[in-house]
Amino acid sequence: MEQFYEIKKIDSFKLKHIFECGQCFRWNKEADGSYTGVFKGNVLNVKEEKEKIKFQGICNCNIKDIVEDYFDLNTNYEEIKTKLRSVDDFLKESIKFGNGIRILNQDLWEVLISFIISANNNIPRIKGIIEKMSCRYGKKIEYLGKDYYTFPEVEELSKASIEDLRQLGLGFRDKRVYETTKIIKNGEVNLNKIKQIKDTNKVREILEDLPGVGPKVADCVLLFGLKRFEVFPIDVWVRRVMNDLYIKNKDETKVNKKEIEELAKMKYADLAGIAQQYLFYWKRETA
DNA sequence: ACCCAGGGTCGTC
DNA sequence: GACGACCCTGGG
Repeated sequence: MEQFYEIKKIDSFKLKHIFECGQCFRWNKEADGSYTGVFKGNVLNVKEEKEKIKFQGICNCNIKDIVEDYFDLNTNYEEIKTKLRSVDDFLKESIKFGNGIRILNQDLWEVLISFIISANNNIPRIKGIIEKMSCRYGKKIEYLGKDYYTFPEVEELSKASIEDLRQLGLGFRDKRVYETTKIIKNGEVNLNKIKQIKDTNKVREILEDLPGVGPKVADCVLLFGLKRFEVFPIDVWVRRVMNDLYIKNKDETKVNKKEIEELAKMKYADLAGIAQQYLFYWKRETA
């Protein structure tokens, strides 16, 4: 059954910023400027109006609870931005540019597989692969005459062979997704249990043991799947922006990762992950 | 047509 | 610890 919900418009909530800052892959823009996405078994359309943000869709429980949780409405982003703006003028500028960014409360399993797929890949292709994977192995949900597909559960995805995955366009990541799925399915790694582990470094170690999960993917899983805001994923864009702003090496590919890590920790502290999102979005959109 | 880069990871030296 | 290889696709 279709449900509706709306909230008053707030400064730290802009659809473009939230869905195009690189944290998620399953939201698409509609002709009217609204976005439709599938997450945690729900199909949702979100529209920004003059004074309101309107949510509507097919939800598996109360839409208000789902929206509050997924969009993290109980986290005070004004407070976070105030802290980060005081770091330096670069952060100030990037926050001005992406002031509506929020870190979503995504499904850990989906984040894990999505970011394994992201390795040495580009965003349009990543989105395409995840969409095909969902069509093939997820559950169908009909909404306003269109078919949507949930991201496959562990059980569903484990039905895919390496060859099946290759057919979907995963390329050399087929084996990585296959092996990691197997490890999660047989319980060797329990995603619900790692949520309970407080020590972020301990969790990172466990994640990095999974095929296809290196330092970058592990950090993205920590930030986007486990909301560890102190984690600072370093990809080509972040390396680029950190070099441009602070390090100023002639060859950005030669910049020492440790140097970036220490810089981020020193400047952004426990909000490094959120700072990373403002910087990533700023650099990518203005490149 | 051709080349290159893309939210890196892995195996090898 | 430093390379190079790696599927595939969109953009120059």
